[in-house]
Amino acid sequence: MPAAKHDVFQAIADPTRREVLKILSKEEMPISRITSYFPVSRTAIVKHLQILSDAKLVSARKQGREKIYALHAEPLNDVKEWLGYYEQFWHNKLAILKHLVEHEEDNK
Amino acid sequence: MPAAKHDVFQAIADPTRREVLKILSKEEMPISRITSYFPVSRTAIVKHLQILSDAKLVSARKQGREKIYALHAEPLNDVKEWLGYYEQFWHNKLAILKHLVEHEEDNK
DNA sequence: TAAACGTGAAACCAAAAGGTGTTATATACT
DNA sequence: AGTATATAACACCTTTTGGTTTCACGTTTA
Repeated sequence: MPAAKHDVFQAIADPTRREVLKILSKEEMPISRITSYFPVSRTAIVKHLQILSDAKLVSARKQGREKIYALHAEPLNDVKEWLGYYEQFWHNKLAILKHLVEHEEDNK
Repeated sequence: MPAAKHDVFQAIADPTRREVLKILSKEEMPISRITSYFPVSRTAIVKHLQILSDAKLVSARKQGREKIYALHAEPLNDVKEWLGYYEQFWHNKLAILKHLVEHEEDNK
């Protein structure tokens, strides 16, 4: 898994990683505790955390022998901005639909 | 590539597919013309289109020997809703930062 | 009708993704 | 000191991803 190759879009593509983000949104916690929420091995979770870390969606600090991960949601703003451009398209569809409904009214 | 296995998060994870969406947002067009925008083969683009189609992000209609694809942006609303939950976190950070700045003022 | 065009479909391939288990190392506890 | 704990670092495996080439088939068009 090459470093610094994962952007935020790829990071959130995996359901397990989205679940990790959700869990970390409640409270920060060490790796072993994050792992306890999932049916997969700690090693697998560590890899997901590395990908999330590449995308800057989580940050880690070492406390004694534990490594505590926390949510870092800011990069999600990139996704929001990307979505912004497309909102016009589904909003327009709604507007067109509304117009059609109103047109139906006219035909009564 | 198994059908109906791709959700919208996975569909938008790939840069080429995001580019396809952008191109289709300008105008609908047949496969061969979409392909002309990319340095990869038509077959590769067809596969991307199938994934986008699985995620309901594009729709296709056949016109003569051409298959015309169009953007269908509505499913992106799922992503927007998912993001909604996380907005509070990066907004809170900004609020905290603002508070710190104001606290600095107090110490002058 | 024959040639050109646009697409569909299959077979194949290298690399990445997602997962496993084992071993090593640093920190904490008794 | 000795043991248990939390993580790190490997080596390895299977499936998916993103790409290719080749060939067949229906639709236009010269």
